[in-house]
Amino acid sequence: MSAIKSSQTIGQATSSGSDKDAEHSKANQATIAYRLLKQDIINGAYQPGDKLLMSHLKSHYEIGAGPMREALSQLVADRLVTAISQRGFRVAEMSEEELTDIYDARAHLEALITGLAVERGDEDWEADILGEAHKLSRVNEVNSPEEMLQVWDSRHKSFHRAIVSGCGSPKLLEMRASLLDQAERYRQLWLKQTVFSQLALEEKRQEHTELVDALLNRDKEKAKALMYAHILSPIAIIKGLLPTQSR
Amino acid sequence: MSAIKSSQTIGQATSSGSDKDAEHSKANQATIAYRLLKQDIINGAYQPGDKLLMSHLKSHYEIGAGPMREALSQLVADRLVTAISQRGFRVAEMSEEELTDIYDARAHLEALITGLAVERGDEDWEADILGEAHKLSRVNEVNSPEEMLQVWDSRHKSFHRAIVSGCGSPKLLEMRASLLDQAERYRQLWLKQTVFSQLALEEKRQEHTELVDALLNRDKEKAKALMYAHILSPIAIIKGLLPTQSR
DNA sequence: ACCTCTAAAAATGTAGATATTTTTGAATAA
DNA sequence: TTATTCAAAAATATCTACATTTTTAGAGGT
Repeated sequence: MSAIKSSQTIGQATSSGSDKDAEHSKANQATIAYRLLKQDIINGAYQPGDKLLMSHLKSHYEIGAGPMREALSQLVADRLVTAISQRGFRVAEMSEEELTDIYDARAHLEALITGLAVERGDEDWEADILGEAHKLSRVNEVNSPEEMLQVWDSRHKSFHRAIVSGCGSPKLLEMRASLLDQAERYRQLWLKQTVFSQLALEEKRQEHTELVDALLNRDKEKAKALMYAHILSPIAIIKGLLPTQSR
Repeated sequence: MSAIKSSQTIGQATSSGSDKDAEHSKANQATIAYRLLKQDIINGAYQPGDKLLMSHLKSHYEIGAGPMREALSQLVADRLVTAISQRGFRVAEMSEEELTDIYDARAHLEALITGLAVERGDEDWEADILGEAHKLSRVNEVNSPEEMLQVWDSRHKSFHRAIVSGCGSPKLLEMRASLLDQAERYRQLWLKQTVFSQLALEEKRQEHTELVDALLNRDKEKAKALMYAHILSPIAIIKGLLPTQSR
């Protein structure tokens, strides 16, 4: 079992903003554990393939076995955890095949959604994209490198969210969100390389400019092509960073 | 609460063929309950909006509250059940908006996948499609109308599965399967109308023939367009059959 | 009609019992 | 010596029964 220096332990959970819960997110134990564990897996507190011991999880998240199982089986549905009956749970492995598959699927799906957004987006959609693009281009006045990573990632995500939100299909956006979650561990590898390289950042800035241009000109095919390439571009970098699986 | 005449109760579960479980599906209680309840919801044993009482579920599926919760929260992830913290679970509502959204998303996704399959499918893929198309066209020697519905649906699904399986992307196929599950309650309404109408069946047969033709000719754009239309066509019929929501 | 209170119902959580798998180590065979 | 088998022990996962908390619904009062 690898080193674990995960997030905080909770008393009754800070009521964060809106989340995936249907109504007001008055979370129960299972939901709390689900969120924490998901974050811990994405942030690498547990490594791919690590066994998730019930006894450890129970004490670490200060929770009973019932709700903990509930959280774990949610993460199985999210493909971040694998389960074998009677033998417990492990963190899902990462592999080059999965990386390729996820990014291929994401690129096609995001291009599809982008195309729909170009067809269906209204003026608010245009305005939102411009606003987010502007905020993303102005990620400078920050203190620590840590904060830089945080802020750039957050605004980059918002930028993409603004684009796809015009597609008008909640279901397609759900699918997209699911793939994004599955990609998150791979993305983290790429982020650290990209955000701290002026060259890489400049390249991304260029791609974003072209993309915004195509979107506002309602050039559907060009926007789709640019988006497709934009999503796929990190693959090469990530392949080089992928932890060699030896377990 | 509506009438319930669900499936059988289980001793230790018949070890069915391969399922979504990673390894050999030696199911635990939660998994068993998940499968049964999912079937019961899809087959209409519980109506949209019905409250799913813990006490009832426990006795009906002969299971404890813990595993039952686990099954329920899986179904929440599948969007077949909704949950409100401290207030329990209900069968997800059906609506015209959701119908439209699901079918729109399915049509776009299935067209996307079909396009990829045309590009990536090999000879086995072609052969498989031909085989399944043939089996589907020969749904005649059956006894009861009930069996007719069963057999036609099953072969129709196999036909589509054969087509999309050529796309080479497990993740896209997962997304597709998820949407198909969500569409299932709506599809059931359509099925009963279609399978027992010679006219409707003939129409479908025609669409399938054209589709197979485009696929084997590797005419990507035509195949995508046909698939898109094929998926969307049931919408009009289903809208007329949708239960009026009065709860 | 509109509160307030209270008892019943229901959801959620905990702890301990049970069943399964994995490990350990001694005995046996190569 | 080294490998293999087997059985008991330990570790672990899973389930059930019970306890706690929260919501609901109705009675009574204003």
